[in-house]
Amino acid sequence: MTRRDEIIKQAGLLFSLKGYSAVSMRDIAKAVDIKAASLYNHLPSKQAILEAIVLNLANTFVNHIHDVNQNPSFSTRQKLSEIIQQHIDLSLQQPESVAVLNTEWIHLNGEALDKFKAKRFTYEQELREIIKNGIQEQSITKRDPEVILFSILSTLRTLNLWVAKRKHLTVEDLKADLETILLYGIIRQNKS
Amino acid sequence: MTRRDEIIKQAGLLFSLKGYSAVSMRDIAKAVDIKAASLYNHLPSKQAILEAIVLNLANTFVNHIHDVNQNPSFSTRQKLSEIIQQHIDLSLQQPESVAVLNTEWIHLNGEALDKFKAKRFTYEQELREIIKNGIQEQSITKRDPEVILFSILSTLRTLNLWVAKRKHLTVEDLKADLETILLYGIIRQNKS
DNA sequence: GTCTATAACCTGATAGAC
DNA sequence: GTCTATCAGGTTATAGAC
Repeated sequence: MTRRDEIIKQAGLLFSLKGYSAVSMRDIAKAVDIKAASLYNHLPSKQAILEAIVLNLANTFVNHIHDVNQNPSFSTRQKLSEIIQQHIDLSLQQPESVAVLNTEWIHLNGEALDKFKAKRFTYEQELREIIKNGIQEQSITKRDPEVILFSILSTLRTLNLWVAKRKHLTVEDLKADLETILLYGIIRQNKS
Repeated sequence: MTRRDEIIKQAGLLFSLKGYSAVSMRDIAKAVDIKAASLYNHLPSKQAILEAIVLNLANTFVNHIHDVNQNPSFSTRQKLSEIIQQHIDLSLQQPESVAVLNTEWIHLNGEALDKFKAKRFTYEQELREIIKNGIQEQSITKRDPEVILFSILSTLRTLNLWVAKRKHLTVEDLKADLETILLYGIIRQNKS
């Protein structure tokens, strides 16, 4: 890991704990045990650190859902399963980056903000397409696609806030339960 | 509306847009058209404004779920319905306060932070109880109660981010769709 | 209740020595 | 690549006039 990567990693942790604006370059410098001025030898600005974290992870998400959606061997059900898995994995592996992506992107400016918004829109479009296809082929219930989209996305996007605490479940059990809950609901149907 | 209320309202709007740390007392003062120093005639500190917003709304949520949970005439299904309705209503009526409650509480300190955390825990406990009762009486599927709890809560807590945009649906239709999706899932069952 | 002035400190970023 | 020193400006909050 280069020095630059280490700075970005520590900054991400601090941003996720206190928020971008509440973290100073001196705070970040202290976390990597150098002086604030030395940070500028590796990165041009505080903004650049935020951009690296947010755009990097946004790309990971977009690339993944694009690959899934493009794969002709996946059913609607399987596509949703892959997407849920990806969110669980990244929320467990990089909870700080997911937190920053979710809540600190507002502090991006100019071109980087535009890029982020475009990525987010693309991601939502891919998922929207999967849902609309599912409704058309009658594998998904005929409810408002936007409500389905944001209902599922809300849960997936905020997994980072609680998955780490669920240590009584294996990742496989967590995935199985979450998938059942999101796809089949929680109400037990009468079998009569 | 008193001057104090007006300050809190404008501050809440700014906090929800830019985050607590990125909003200065001068920004808040400008929004109510006075000088920053004059704010201190109505409120002791910037912290006090955040406390008022967060704790006030947290109380509203906790009081409501407590009343619902205590009502012996409600079934599990009806209790969940009432809770969903409350989240939709508050997310539409006070989207800024909901946003501040969701994301800016980290900037609370000392006693106020403890109070918030206690309220949040109480809220989750009430919902956890409803879910566990539902599982016991077999009206809710036998899945991990924590996954059910946070899956539903994630969607309800972030309604403020998208409900306002869903103008093609009436509030009643939105509620009906969200309820179906959260409680019965999205996969269309084979009726064969 | 609102103002001006100011205290005491923190902010991102740069210049230039080593 | 890291340091010290520093710039120019922003931060919350207070004192005291009106």
